[in-house]
Amino acid sequence: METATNPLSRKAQIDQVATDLFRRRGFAATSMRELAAALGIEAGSIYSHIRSKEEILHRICFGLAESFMGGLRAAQTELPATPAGQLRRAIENHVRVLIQDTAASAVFLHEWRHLSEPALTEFQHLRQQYEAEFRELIAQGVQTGDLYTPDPAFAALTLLASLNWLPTWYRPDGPLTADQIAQRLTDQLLDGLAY
Amino acid sequence: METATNPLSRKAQIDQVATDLFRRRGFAATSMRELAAALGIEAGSIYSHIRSKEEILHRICFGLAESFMGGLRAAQTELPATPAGQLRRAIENHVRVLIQDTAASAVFLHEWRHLSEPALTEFQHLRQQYEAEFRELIAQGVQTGDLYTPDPAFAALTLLASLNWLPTWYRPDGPLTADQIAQRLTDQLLDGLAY
DNA sequence: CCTACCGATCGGTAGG
DNA sequence: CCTACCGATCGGTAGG
Repeated sequence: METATNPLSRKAQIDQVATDLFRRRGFAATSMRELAAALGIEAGSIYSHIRSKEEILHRICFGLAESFMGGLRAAQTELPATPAGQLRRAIENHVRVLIQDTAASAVFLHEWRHLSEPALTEFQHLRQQYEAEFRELIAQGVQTGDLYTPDPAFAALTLLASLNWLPTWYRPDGPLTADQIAQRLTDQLLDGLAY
Repeated sequence: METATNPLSRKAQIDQVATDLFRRRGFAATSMRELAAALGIEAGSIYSHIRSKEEILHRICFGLAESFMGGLRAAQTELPATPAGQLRRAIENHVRVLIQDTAASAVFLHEWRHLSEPALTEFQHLRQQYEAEFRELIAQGVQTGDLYTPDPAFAALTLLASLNWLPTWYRPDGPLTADQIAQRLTDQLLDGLAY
């Protein structure tokens, strides 16, 4: 009998445990035998639920890519639509996705290179597209006079870099809520540190 | 006969080629046979110059740690010493180390977790110390009124995150010099994007 | 620096 | 989901 405390399918359970291992030890350094042990089963048994180790990585990476893209689209189609306002909302949504599952986010950010072709190229295109949209938001903000930067591409990279460090240090039991963190990051990035 | 175009010792050559492979494919996913092939020798031959795969990683990680620490010390002991000025100089030095060897920097930033104990703990302490000094510079700047942030620890993490993304996108043949990049990063982080 | 090799471990499969 | 196993590859060593 399934208990109410464990509503995950075995496949979803495998993904979740694997995500944690991939994050902590890296994809290449995580063996299917470790994964099996963490699940309390034998290595061979995993393969009745998944086809390969890379399939798990694929699901993690592309699942997150979809979440990030969804958040960005939502920000872009908002109505009180100054570019600066949309950028602020895009940052908030990005932070929200990161915080919702820091383990999956960390894998998304650092382990994607272990994908093999053609998934690897597809993934890289998705990321480039995402970055390009942030760049575009910033460039629009510069045009309307809401933002200032000599180099929107540079600004976009730096901005995303600051955000993407979050899975490294964020602890769910810390003092700040997701929205507070998003707020502070946005303030700091938009207003700077100088007085 | 050694030629003038190749002044590196074999050991240094191994480190350099390994750094590039570790950066591109990850430490765990790089085999000693790949490394040997890239060097044009057989796998067994590597071990007359080094003791283990991890020894290479150790040298890379702790070598960079020393460079970063050196740059920070230099910034801290500068004379026209407002905290904000020291911070600006610390950022410049950090960027300079990153740019001087982006491959080694990337390994330093992402592959250190494959170190085994006790090196792993030692390394983590060095990084925490480095971060703490940045935090302290920012906190001092807030006290003197040169800087503003509600949370110096938060600001320090964000700042270093922005800088540390650099090895991911920097290309030596790009249009910006190291000093220009340091300048822009500093300006953007201190002054923000908002107009 | 090479040849030849070690034991261990890898991702994955067959058959039940 | 387990047992038993496959071929391949791993980091590293001995002896020259």
